[in-house]
Amino acid sequence: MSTDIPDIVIGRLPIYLRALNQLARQGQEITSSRELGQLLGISSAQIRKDLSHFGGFGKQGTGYHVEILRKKLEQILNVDTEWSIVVVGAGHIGHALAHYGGFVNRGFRVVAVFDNDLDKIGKKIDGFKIQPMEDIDDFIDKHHIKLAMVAVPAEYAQDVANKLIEHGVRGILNYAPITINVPDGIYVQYIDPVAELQHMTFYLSS
Amino acid sequence: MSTDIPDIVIGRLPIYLRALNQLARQGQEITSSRELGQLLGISSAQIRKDLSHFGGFGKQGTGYHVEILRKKLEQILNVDTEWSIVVVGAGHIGHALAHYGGFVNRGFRVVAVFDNDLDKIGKKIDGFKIQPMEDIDDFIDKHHIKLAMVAVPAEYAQDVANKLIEHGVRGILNYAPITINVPDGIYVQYIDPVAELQHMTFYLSS
DNA sequence: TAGATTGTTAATCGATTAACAATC
DNA sequence: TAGATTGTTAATCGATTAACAATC
Repeated sequence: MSTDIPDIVIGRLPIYLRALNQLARQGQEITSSRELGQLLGISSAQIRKDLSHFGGFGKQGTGYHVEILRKKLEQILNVDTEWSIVVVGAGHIGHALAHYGGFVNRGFRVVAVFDNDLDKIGKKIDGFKIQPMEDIDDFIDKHHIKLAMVAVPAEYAQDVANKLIEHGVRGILNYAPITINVPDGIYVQYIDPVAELQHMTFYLSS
Repeated sequence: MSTDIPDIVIGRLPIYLRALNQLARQGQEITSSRELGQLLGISSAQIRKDLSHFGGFGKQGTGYHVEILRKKLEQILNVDTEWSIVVVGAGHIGHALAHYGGFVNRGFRVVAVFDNDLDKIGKKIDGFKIQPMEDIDDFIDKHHIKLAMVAVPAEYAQDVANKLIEHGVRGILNYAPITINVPDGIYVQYIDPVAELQHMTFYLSS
């Protein structure tokens, strides 16, 4: 299934979905591109343009039905079913990911945690028994895992990624502060709080 | 100090700095826009163009001296000195942030952790005693804190942000999966692993 | 010198915005 | 109907890339 929709548009869809979830939680049934835009600090024109890549989900004069648009975005982003994710690295970040309540109802579920530290293996995190790295290949194969979150020291991140990809993982959320190289067709996103902070401190004269 | 440098350029500087730190750690003394580009999956022209906004840091025919460019980027991003940060929310994410080793030598230091849960207040995280939320105003005032990481439930994030800003915080790294609204001159960045995962699942047919 | 790479200009490419006809 | 808001087109704006003179 090919796409000529700009990646920058795709990157905004989860933000729209997040806002719609919020409105739904508050019981709001109808919204508009203007309201969403104000909520998110984005122009209404951009929101309409972005959505128009996928069809017309609104009604002239009225706006968007929150629940309909929400469901539609979930389908577009392939999160109308739940993806199983493995966590690699059982340090503090790995622990936080294993416990994170924010995956529920947003399309993801952590199904296993791996580490190579003998002191950690076998211990439990929130119901998961930490498994040894040597078992990860079989696990990924057996459960057809496509997504992983990597929270290992920077020097191991590339090796871990290689191994994951070799066994069929297609998307990696990388918490190690290092850029990893992957073949075409494999997707990587980065979580680097320091990079985000540095982005802000540029604007702050110290 | 005003700027007409595009924000998208500023956002890439921390990535360049991260790559340079990596090269420095490996003992490499010289690099080039071509090498950095390959490392990061960015065109060499873009790297040269981005850097040229701030001056000429390279030598024709040779490239860039890693350590010089590294220092220069640290200055540009205002991380040649260390910023004190407070963590709000002592859940699993707050714990991970308090323990995170990745701040060292990258311009930041966690100096305090706050929570409003009576069961948590007074307990220790990695040497920090968790402090009650009611003390955060005085703390920020007294220590001139400019940066905060917010890891509280979504429904409290806006209120927490308001309070922080009122007391002089200028930059917020928000871990709550919700967009918060702030006045001009206040900077917010988001860490939302689910949004990043959803960005990737768009490209993965399930 | 010959080879390599920068910094910069101009050209291209792509994204955002403005505006409005369509229509609920 | 009158008012409001979508979806879309065209115009504007901005970012990326290509190319090359300068020069180490």
